[in-house]
Amino acid sequence: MTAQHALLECLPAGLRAEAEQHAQRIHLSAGDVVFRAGDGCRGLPMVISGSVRVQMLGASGHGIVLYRMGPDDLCTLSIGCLMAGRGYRAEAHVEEPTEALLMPRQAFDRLMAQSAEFRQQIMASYGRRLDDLMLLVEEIAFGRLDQRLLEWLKAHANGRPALITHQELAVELGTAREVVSRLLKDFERHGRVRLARGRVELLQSQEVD
Amino acid sequence: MTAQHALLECLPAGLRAEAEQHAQRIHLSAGDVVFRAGDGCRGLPMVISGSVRVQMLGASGHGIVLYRMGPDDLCTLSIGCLMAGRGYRAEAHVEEPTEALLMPRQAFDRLMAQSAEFRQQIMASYGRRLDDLMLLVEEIAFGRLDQRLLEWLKAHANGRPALITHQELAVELGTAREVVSRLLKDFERHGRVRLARGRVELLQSQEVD
DNA sequence: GGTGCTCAGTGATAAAGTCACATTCAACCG
DNA sequence: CGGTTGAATGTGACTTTATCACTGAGCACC
Repeated sequence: MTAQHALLECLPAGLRAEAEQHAQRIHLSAGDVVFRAGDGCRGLPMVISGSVRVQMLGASGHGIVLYRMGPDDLCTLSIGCLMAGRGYRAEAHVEEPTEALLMPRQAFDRLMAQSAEFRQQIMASYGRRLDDLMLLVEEIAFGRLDQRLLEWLKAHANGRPALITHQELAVELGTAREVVSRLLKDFERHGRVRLARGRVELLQSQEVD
Repeated sequence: MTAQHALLECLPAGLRAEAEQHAQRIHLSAGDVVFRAGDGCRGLPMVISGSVRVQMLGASGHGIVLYRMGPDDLCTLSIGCLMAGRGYRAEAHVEEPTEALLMPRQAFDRLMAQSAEFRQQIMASYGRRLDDLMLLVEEIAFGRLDQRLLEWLKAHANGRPALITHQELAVELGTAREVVSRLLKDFERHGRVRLARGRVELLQSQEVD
């Protein structure tokens, strides 16, 4: 049996079969762009496995990462686009090979109509996304960049060096590449990280805090 | 007949009567605090008239305005809190005398179950809120403060001087009071505004752009 | 071994945030 | 009416971020 999305697991058998029948299974490779700003929305993407990064492009050409979607997440942004019939404001990049279901509008509407459990999950997902964005607003508005950078490195260092360029880190934090370069250089001078081209290694002593 | 919320207007008569019966009508005065960070959620507030400001408090004690609710809006944040059963992360301040309905969880669930139109509106409302926050993120991360300040003044000057302190403006923009004071002083020196205690008047020549 | 990338480092300068304190205004009291 | 008080505003000094304009380093591919 094929891996499935948690959101469908809690549906009664009949509805679930119907949902699976109408959903289109899609496979995405790292680097693929799922949608860009302005694109129309063709259904609700539900991530089964993998990782997709959602980011925005500012007028100045700079970008900022808004959030990520992982297994059993769904693309909350798409629901808004579906309902309002307007295009996306952000863009989604596949980071790891990803499997997803694309649920067409009509099937989504039917599920919303017929399953309280489904409705509950959709609303909860929306709530989490709002929370994510509110926390992001707080960080950007009031957080110090050196702290945010260190925290990013801690969160993404699973004992291994992060394979990422300064430019990409800048987009993660919504700042400029030069700023990241300078901060990292400072960290290095203080023995907090080890740097190489396309690689940032948080030193052991820094991982606990 | 009493003024009603647009969201209920589009319900079939039976459902609507039921909704109105279960909803609690509340009257709020300017200055009231509807909820604070950490408070539990007791239902979905639906604004009929007036204006409520939703803002967040950063660790540093600074705040930032996330968005406003006006007639026929609803408090999207509350839905997430209801569904996840956790407290608010933000706080809501009444700006103008406001009339609202408080729809209890159960009544909300019933409406969601029984009206496609209602579901559609709720999801659209969520979509708008996500959009608001995304635009805010972009502004904070990439916008220039002098531009944001001028735009705020333009947006809130209906030909009349804005009655607001520098401190309050700082919260609107998510910055520090001193920064606002300095920018405004600059604007004044360049003849773009006229300042008085608790009052900022955008001069005619500036209102078009 | 050169050539052409992308990636990283850095100086100079401007914008924004922080801290500490001075000044001004308006309301209220006696 | 003058004096007192508290909020609102002004400002200097300094730090942190952002921007601009380059320079230098590492790596792949001929």
